[in-house]
Amino acid sequence: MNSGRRARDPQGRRQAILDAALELVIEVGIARTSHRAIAERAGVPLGSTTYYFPTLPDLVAAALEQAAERVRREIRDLAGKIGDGRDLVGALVWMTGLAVGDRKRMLLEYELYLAAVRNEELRELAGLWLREIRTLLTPLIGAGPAAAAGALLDGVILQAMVTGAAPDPDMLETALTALVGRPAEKTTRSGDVVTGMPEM
Amino acid sequence: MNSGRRARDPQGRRQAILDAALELVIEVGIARTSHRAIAERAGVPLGSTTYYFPTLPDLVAAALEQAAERVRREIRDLAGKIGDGRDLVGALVWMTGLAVGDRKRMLLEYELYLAAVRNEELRELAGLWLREIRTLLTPLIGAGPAAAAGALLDGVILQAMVTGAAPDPDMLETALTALVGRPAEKTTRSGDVVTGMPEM
DNA sequence: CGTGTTGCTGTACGGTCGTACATGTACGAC
DNA sequence: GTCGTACATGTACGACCGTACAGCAACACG
Repeated sequence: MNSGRRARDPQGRRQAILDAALELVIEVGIARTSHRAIAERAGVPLGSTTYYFPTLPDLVAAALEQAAERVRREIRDLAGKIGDGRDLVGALVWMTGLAVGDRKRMLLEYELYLAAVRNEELRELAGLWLREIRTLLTPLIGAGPAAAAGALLDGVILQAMVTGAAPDPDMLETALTALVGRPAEKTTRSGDVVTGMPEM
Repeated sequence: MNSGRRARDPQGRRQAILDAALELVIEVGIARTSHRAIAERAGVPLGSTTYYFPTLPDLVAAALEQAAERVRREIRDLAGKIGDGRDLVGALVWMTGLAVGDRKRMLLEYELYLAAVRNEELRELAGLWLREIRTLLTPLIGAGPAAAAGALLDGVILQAMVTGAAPDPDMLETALTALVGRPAEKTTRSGDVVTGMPEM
């Protein structure tokens, strides 16, 4: 008979703890994510959580970091869809639909944003996440329009999260067309609406 | 000699408690706002907080509600600045600068947004706040552009809050011009770029 | 077969929390 | 005056929290 003690599997347990922490952050928010809740969710004893992570903020930060890395890779993969530069607006509308549909991801994102305001360590992480789309768009349409389009999308997604209603795709398409459809007028050179993969 | 007991002033104490709660929500977030912290900040004994508000969420909600009402009135007052409809873009850029400068208000806003996601009661409140600008702009430029401009501004402000950097005013002006400077093309009738005060 | 190292776990400590409540005090009605 | 009611307050209870830590089990290595 198994004496109740699990087999050795440091990597697996560590990951189980991180997964449980991420789920809880999404479901109840960072504030209510406790050692005990994580341990129960992960199916490990309380002591395991403090064995693998020195402190609770460290644990949560590690979970957020891992999730952020995953999402950034996701976004970069999606970039393949808009790599040819044609129908950029359509691709962005489609991506926004995806983002709004993935409520978990949205919650995680804004949980991270708010935490970043008061946590020096998370600020850099949030900044990376925030700038991912802009970084992606800049080589395609120039810095100015990329910043504007990124801000618009963030705003649209924020509104969708709060109100629970999906954004109007026609409105979104019209707005994005207005933002990227013409060269920026003042601040940036951007004539080169090029094809090709975004760098990095 | 005063026996340590304060004079009777129900309205005053209630308001002091609400003010203290609001300050704490801004400074440390909803999650760390406790009865005891509020009482200390307001200069009242612990028991007073539960005397005036049945439960802590009720207390915080009341504070947020009051603040939201105040801010909405503020925004409506600012509307006087753009009432004539000329240089609408300039006025919006100016208002955004104000919003970004008022870090407390931004924090409060996003604290409310995130809480609204998990709190049915706050959702309506957050929706009102969120739609204030859109409601203001709709009679001036039509529903579609108003929604787009509102989303853009929310996104810009969100990014400013998270990164701590003010948005580029030139970028903002260019983007807003693109969004409001022409009639919407598909979804909305909006030819009437009229002058006049917004309704309500 | 020992034996040391690493993984693993249960329990305990000090602290903060929300809330209930008994007690006390001011003040208007009469 | 006295009396009822609304305001005011100090204290206590049970729950949950983060973290520390002593002890136990598995495995690598000799």
